[in-house]
Amino acid sequence: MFQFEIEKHSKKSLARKGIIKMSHGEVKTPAFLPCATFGTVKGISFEELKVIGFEMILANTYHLYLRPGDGKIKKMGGLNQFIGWQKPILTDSGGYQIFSLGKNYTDYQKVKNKKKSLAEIDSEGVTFKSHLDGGKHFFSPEKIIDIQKNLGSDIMMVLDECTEYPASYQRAEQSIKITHLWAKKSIDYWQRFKNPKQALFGIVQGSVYRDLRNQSVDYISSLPFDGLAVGGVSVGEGKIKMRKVIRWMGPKLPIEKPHYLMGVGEPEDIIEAIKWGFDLFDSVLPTRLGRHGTCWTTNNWQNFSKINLKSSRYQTDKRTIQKNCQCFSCQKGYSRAYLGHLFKNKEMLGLRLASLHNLWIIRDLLRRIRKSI
RNA sequence: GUGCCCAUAGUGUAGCGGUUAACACUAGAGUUUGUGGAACUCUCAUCACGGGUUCGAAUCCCGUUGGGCACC
Repeated sequence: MFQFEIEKHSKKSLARKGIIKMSHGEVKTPAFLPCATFGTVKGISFEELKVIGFEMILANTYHLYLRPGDGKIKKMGGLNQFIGWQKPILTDSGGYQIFSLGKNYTDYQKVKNKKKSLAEIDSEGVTFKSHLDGGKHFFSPEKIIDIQKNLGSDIMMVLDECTEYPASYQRAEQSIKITHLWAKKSIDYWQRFKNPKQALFGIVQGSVYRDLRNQSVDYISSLPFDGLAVGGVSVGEGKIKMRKVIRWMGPKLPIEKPHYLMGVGEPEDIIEAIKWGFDLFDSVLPTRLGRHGTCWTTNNWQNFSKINLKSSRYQTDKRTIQKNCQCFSCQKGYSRAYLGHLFKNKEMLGLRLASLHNLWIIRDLLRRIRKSI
């Protein structure tokens, strides 16, 4: 089951608020999905996520396939049962891992001048060398769908190639060809072996080249996906180029389908993207920044800044992270000084409190934006 | 009291006559966007003090101070 209803369009921009109805429940959009790559949002319980108000999370096909294995998860009754989260789940395909493992590869090459890749791509799919044990695994677009069927996620993502940055025009062009070929194979396979409980999203690539992005969005939109994602952003291209891609793509996405901007988590970027019609976001940023002692603060919910709790300037600062914040940390009154102390000693509580704060800020931001549409 | 050894960044060490004194941890300032609690970048030393030898001294010599060990 998958239905997307738009409740209201903004008069000032392309922003809209809506609701996605899926097998495991409803998600009000625009929405942010915390990353539970391994089936857990690092350090945060699902109870806490529910209290904060998240309605959907993201998990990763590649990682869960390697460990514990999608077969075992299926035996445990599916991913929701296995991890104890009854609300909707979106599973990322593993396309990003082609990119991130490939990036390690180029760095490695620079240093060692050796050819040794963890991911090799051809038209059939991608051969991964497991980062865990070195074992070889072949993923085709079809196999990625099978794995996600075993996981039982509400939204599945197609296998794509997330183009690294910087990429030459030729490289980006070659990259969308593979992505388009895999998209076609994915949707054909899905239509033959469909599971009505799940939905499938396509992914647009094209790096920072407008005509490639246009080609890609036209092609991916022509296929009968349940939703459209824009990928290949927030990979190092910088805010200015990323915003260009957002502005180019927003107006071209089919209006009746959900629009998902992959990997974007900076509050200002989310605000901007919503104005251009995006409905879904995910990012590791709230928890990754939190784990490193960085927290978002804001006065007006338009501009955001980051404070580094580890900084010596907060050593005797009695203030909470942010005034008037209702998160677990601020509401409880934990001082910046104490949080900084926790971080310097690598205490788990610090990682948790900062992560909870950042998650709260993002959730609150989305709630406020939705209200204003 | 006598003999021997030691003194280099906050800590632990490298450097054995030759350009900007190296490394690890700590500390300080950053980077982090479809997750490695990861990684990376940058910053921090008048080489215990005073003299001498030398074109050139952390390095060799003398003295002072402060440690350590052995002997009386």
